Amino acid sequence: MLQNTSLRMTKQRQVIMEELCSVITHPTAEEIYEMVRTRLPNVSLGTVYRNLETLSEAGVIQKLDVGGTKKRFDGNVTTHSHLRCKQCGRVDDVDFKPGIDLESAVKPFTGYQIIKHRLEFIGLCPDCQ
Amino acid sequence: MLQNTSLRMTKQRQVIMEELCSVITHPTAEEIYEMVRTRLPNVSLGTVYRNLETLSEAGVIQKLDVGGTKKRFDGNVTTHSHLRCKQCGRVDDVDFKPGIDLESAVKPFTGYQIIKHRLEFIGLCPDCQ
DNA sequence: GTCGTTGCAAACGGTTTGCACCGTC
DNA sequence: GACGGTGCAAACCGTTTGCAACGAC
Repeated sequence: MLQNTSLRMTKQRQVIMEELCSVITHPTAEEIYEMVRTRLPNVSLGTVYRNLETLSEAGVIQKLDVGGTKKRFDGNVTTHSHLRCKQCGRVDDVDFKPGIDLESAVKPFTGYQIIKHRLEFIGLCPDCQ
Repeated sequence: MLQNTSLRMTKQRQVIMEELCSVITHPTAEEIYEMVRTRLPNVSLGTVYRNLETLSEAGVIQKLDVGGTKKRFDGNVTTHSHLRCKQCGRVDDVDFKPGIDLESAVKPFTGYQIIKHRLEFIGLCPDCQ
């Protein structure tokens, strides 16, 4: 997985990837740290942050940058929309594609060179309703 | 504008609103602070933050919560999409409506009660290309 | 053996908050 | 004159970074 990079496969890095890919939620760095700590009690938060950054640069995971103060991470690297709960902050995937290609559609309206888009729905999750 | 609330119209609050509504950009709190400071040199950053929070709760302005580390604010309270430059962080409005009602379209795919959505295009602005 | 990675702790940057005074209503 | 708002500074919280030791290749 990291063969073509200069990245080394350390125990910490492996566990971080395994834990992130084992959930369908979109954990924050702190949550990933807690998950990893159950298997590697001495891991440091700095290491988790460094690896999440490195792995997302390598394209192995995705840094979400959805709304809210904390960054969230996703083992699923395909582009997809998200649902964010206004109340509890939970973020879910939504298996929904708008019928149109938004990026092509917006092009005529802007001088920007479009790289990607983010579509996020804000609301109340089933638990918070 | 604030008649129906318990909010008082102080000099600081008025200048913050005026400055924010005088630009079409989406300034950060710090940028608004600089703008206000040209007219009220002794204003404090805390006051700017407190007012931006208060005014957005009152629905007079909009807290954008787009990607990136800093919050941005908008005197335009209508829902509209944004363009964000990956390079310099600049945020522009885009006068574009997808042909469909995204919020209605996504409903069947989720148990969430949808309140609003955010559509953001990330790319390179004309200056950074 | 090299050099990328780690744990630790301190620093950072944006934002929030406690306090005593101030000024709008 | 009551009470919401202000300026100031310290605290806060998520994240980043410098450093010396460690360990994958």
